[in-house]
Amino acid sequence: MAADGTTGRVTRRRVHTRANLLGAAFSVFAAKGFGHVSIEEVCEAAGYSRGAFYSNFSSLDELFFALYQERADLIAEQVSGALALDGPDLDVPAAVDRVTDVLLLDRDWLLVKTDFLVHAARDPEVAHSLLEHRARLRQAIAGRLGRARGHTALPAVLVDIDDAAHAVVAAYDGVTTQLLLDRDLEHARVWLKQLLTALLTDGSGTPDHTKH
Amino acid sequence: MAADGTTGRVTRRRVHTRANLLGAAFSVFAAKGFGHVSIEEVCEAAGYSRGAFYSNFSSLDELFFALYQERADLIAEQVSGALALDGPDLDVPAAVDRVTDVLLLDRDWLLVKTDFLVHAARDPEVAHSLLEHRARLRQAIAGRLGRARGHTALPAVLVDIDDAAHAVVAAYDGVTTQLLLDRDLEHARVWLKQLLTALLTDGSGTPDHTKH
DNA sequence: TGTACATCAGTGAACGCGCGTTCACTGATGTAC
DNA sequence: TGTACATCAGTGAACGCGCGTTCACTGATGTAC
Repeated sequence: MAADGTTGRVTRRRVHTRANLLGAAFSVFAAKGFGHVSIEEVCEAAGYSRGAFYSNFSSLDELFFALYQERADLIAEQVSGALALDGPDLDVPAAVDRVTDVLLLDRDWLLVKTDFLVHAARDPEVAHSLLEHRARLRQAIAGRLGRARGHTALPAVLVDIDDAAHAVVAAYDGVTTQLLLDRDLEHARVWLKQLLTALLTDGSGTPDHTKH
Repeated sequence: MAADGTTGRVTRRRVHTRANLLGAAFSVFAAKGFGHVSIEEVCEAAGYSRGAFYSNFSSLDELFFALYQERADLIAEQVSGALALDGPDLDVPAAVDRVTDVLLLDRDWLLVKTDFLVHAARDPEVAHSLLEHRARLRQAIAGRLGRARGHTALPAVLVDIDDAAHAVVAAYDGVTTQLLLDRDLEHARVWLKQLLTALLTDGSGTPDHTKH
């Protein structure tokens, strides 16, 4: 919205340029880390002059924030999609598999996401929006778990569904850290599935398909 | 070791300056993030001229690496200490409490550690040394768990002791992420204890002291 | 559809600052006797 | 212990580059008739 309350005209050219800048920035951030990237580099990667940057963003921070929001929304949708695939009842192992594949799809995203975490950790406003994104994810998970009661037995210390959803996110974060260091995507997938299974089942019911 | 094979003399003054620079750097890194800190700022915080910096380090990266090693060793010792306190047999809830308190002691350390992760994720050599530090931690944990067999029943999907140690570290990383965002240290402690309990017990034996 | 006009989006040169890096110098520290 | 000397550690000025930021300009885009 512009200052006069109208939706200030947005030309196609502008939309296109903005998308190009965001796309280029994603690659550059992933490759070098947000802290080591200059406006100049983003512009060069996108094929624009620096003036174009200032015509679309007022700072690198602002671009980074927009970039994160865009991609985080995408992921949130994909996770919701992966959770919605089952019928009325939840097949925990199958859902775990699908969600894991979505979450650990792209190392570049993990890099950028972690850069953003480090950034948010020092700015309460940014942290707030990141926390909201995480809350949305958790709600999607908790909602799905709720529809599966009776079919899955959560372990005694995680009977609360919100706690269980929290645990899923914590496991994701933990595995992300390991994956960023060892770059072993396949191992990370197996490992995340195993962790989620340990957290979401009571460790007695399900046949042990994760044994190796 | 100097080039001639001797342990080049290290004066007290030098040791002192180096320690001051590292200490000041820790504060500045924690406050602003590694990516937004200049050599100039570290020197100013430590009360030295830039020349002093170059006399002790060849780059900010090198200083950051030294800083991380120093602090990480400290933490590793503290964790080992916390694990060694029990008698010959392991009291899981008590050990979980002690380790949690050590790991979540200092937000500044979590910030710097996460900066270092982001840094290591883009440099295989740095990543390697970080992975080694994590492996040391895991071994300490696995060793302790090993001496408790029979007394604790691990859940079916985490019967392997190394897997269980991995899970402990992953839970720590996951809770760290959340804590960096919400700054709720007390909640993080409770939550990490709950997670570790869920991961290290079979969810049937222990009386539920984490209920709220 | 075509033309004339107004506004917009991106250009690229210019300015200047912050800071990385170097280096001749000097006071501090350690050694030899 | 004291003194003379050698080496070292940190100083601070100087240089220059990279890059953030601004701005007058121009070609592109959209609008009115």
